Amino acid sequence: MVKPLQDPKARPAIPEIRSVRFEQARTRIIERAANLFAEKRYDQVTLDDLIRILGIGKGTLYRYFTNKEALYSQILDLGHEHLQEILRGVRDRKDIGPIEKLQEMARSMTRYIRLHQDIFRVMAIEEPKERCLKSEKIHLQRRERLSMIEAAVDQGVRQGVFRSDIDTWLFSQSLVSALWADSLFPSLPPDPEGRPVQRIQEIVNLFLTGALTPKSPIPLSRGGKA
Amino acid sequence: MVKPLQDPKARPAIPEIRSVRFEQARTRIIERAANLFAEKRYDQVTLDDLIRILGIGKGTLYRYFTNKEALYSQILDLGHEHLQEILRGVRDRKDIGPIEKLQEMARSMTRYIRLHQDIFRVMAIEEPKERCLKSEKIHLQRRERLSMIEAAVDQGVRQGVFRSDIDTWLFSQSLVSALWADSLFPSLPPDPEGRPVQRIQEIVNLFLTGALTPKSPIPLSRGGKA
Amino acid sequence: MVKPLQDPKARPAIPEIRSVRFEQARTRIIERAANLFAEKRYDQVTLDDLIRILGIGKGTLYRYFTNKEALYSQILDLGHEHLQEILRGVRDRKDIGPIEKLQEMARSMTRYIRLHQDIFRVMAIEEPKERCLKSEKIHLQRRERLSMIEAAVDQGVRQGVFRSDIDTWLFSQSLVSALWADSLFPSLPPDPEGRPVQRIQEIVNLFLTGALTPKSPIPLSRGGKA
Amino acid sequence: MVKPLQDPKARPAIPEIRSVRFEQARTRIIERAANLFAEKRYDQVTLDDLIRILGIGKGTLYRYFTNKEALYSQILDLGHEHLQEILRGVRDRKDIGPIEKLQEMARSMTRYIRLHQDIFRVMAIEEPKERCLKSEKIHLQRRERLSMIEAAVDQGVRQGVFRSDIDTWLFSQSLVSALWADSLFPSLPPDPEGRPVQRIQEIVNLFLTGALTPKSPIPLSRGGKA
DNA sequence: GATGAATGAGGGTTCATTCAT
DNA sequence: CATGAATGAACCCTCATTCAT
Repeated sequence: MVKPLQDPKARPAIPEIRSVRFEQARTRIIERAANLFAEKRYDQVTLDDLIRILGIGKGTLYRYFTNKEALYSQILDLGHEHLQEILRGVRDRKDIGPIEKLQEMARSMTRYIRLHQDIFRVMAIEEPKERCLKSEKIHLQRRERLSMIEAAVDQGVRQGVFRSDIDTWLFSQSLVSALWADSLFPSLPPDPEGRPVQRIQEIVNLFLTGALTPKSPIPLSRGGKA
Repeated sequence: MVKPLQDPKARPAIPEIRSVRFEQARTRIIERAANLFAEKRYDQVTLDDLIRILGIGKGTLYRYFTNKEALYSQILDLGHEHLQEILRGVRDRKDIGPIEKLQEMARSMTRYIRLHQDIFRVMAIEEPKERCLKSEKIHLQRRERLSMIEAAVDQGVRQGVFRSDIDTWLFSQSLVSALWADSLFPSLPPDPEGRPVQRIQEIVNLFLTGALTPKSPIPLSRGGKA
Repeated sequence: MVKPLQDPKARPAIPEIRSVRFEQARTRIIERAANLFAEKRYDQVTLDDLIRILGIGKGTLYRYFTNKEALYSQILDLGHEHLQEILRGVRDRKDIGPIEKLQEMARSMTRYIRLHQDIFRVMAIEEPKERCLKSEKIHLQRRERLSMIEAAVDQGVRQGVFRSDIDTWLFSQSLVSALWADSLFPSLPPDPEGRPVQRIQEIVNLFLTGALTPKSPIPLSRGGKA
Repeated sequence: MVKPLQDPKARPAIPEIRSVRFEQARTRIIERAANLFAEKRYDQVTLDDLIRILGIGKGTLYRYFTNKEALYSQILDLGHEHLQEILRGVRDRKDIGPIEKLQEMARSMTRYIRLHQDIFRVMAIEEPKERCLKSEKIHLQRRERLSMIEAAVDQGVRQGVFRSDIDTWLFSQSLVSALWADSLFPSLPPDPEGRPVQRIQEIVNLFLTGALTPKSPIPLSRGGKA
């Protein structure tokens, strides 16, 4: 990930440099390919489309990926790995409380998504697939990420900041879905100009404080845990 | 598209009846086809797969749909139309308030989704696609449905039941996303046995009352509308 | 092999008829394909070449053979099966002695080869391949056929018609190779006009009586078995 | 093609020496390449296979051969040239009679084949190909070699050692085919341990004296020349 | 001179679509 | 009206060939 600004002496250098170059080229391809896969169906993206926007030969693509399918699947892996890294970083911070963690997770996650919208979009396309073959893997990755959020919520519950009757998993999933939706469907009619950060803030607040006014009646049933 | 609620008098009944049978067969095909499209990619579902589970000949399929693409797209239309109908029904009810409307919308929507999981899944797959050709149509349908929810929220805001500083669109979208996620990813680790209705209730409550305990500090910023 | 002139009543007929038609079409394809594979290398024969001389669509070819490779390999199988059948028939005859058997084997084998030169040619191309994967099978088939000849020679040795010091396997192999060569390389300069049957006769005689004149000196060593 | 038996005086030695090295490397490549082409089909041998067993770079290969096809075709040429040289040497010997010549031809030919089995094998694969482009050349080369044998047989006939009613061409072709077969299919079941020279001897004897015992009846017809 | 990354023409294969039965 | 054999356009992928290093 971090390009190790290669020290020109010291190492035998060449294989290392090549490997870094290789990895960079690979990542570049994945990200550009995501552009296409985000807006067209897998079968509607031809290899010719890909190499056209990549500016490389067809054969070259096969030096980086065993086939079209593999390239596609790497998009998901790249997206997962980065999100995971981001979330794990926030989860493990000791300097902030659970509320701030959730807010920070929402912010940093959304920031990454904004930068790599297409990767995210491809993930959203693939996740609803039923469990078959590797879609199993996709579901696992999803859970892995969600458990990062859940960890923060759990902490909040233990500290008495969050109500103890909430289903932490359901909460985490709902929050992520809401953020997800906000990033995926940006051209919302009521909010044409961009106040993206405020919107994230607003979503998180919604989950923290709800939509009712103080005078409102408490909704009839409280689930079943109360 | 619109099933012509057959007028029992006037016309020579036979073609009409035939047309109803035709429509029924069509719908059956769409629903069964959704089974496949929900778990495999469009290109991974072959016509041979389809006719196998449908128990009809390849040529027959072409009597009902102009091509594979059309069949696929009808899944989305069918799903949208039914959801829309359900939501519109609740929206127009005069006998219940906004809170109950939201709860009812959530319940009836989810009930439909549970019965037709695959159609819903296909919709979830297609929605994130960027604007290209008919994906524009998909987005419009999405907005149409969301505006049903938003109408209820708006009503709540006008009646002072909901805080006036919430973004009604954002609220609606987030709520639907959360419900959506709960239905799409059913095998959640913390909830192996099925308490589906309670979970929906819980999600709605979350959106209404938030996750904070009374003693919790109010989160730092309140968006920007406050 | 034998087309069972289908009895029009009795059976449910249809699958049987279809199967026969299918088999006929298959065989036709194999034989025509052999035309090309006999004169061009495997890689020089394109599917387009094949369908052009076959007069069928590319997809149709794949209803009969799983791929190009399979089609090619079926040429060998067809050739082997027919030769085998022919040779087995002669071997099992009780009405003629070993000499006549050899002569008849040579004749009938060569007759078949003349009719299906190309299949035979393809076999000649594939047989010299070293043992790898299925070339193992080819070698086995070769041995199977040769053992048909050897059976006749063995019989001759047991009856005292052939010298007991000859290596029957070597004899069989040499005879077949000679016949093979005569059929494969027909346009020999010294024999432009066609006296094919006489030539076979002549080859067999050569193997039976040798080339020496009576007065000739017996060659130095007699192998090592004497 | 012809290794320029370098004239030691005259020219500036260096390019000449280089040329010899070049020729040696070339020959080494041809022989090793034959290893692969003998057991796999032309299209199944990739350039990557070749350079791997050759231990050279892909570009280097192209310094020695204009393309893959040329390399392949050189295998045949190399084999032919050497066989031809060997046979011509024996044919022109004045110190031995026709019987000894045949025996010597068989021996020396087989010895070469044993050392370069793969080249021989490739020749056997290519020879059956019908006349197309350069396969015409292959056939010519075959005839050239066979005519070496025929020369010895002719001599024998003229000297009264061989029967005058044999077809010398047929005889030569059959003999070579038999020897060829013995070398190509070495793992014969009845002869697991190696008595290669004796087997050659035996084949030649078979052609000289036939397989019949003295008491055996003369076969029915004698071809048509008798 | 040697190398192997990049290339893209070419070919095998699939599969949606048609249409004769 | 239903069927599924035949079709060929379209596409993925391989691999011989080139050429900058």
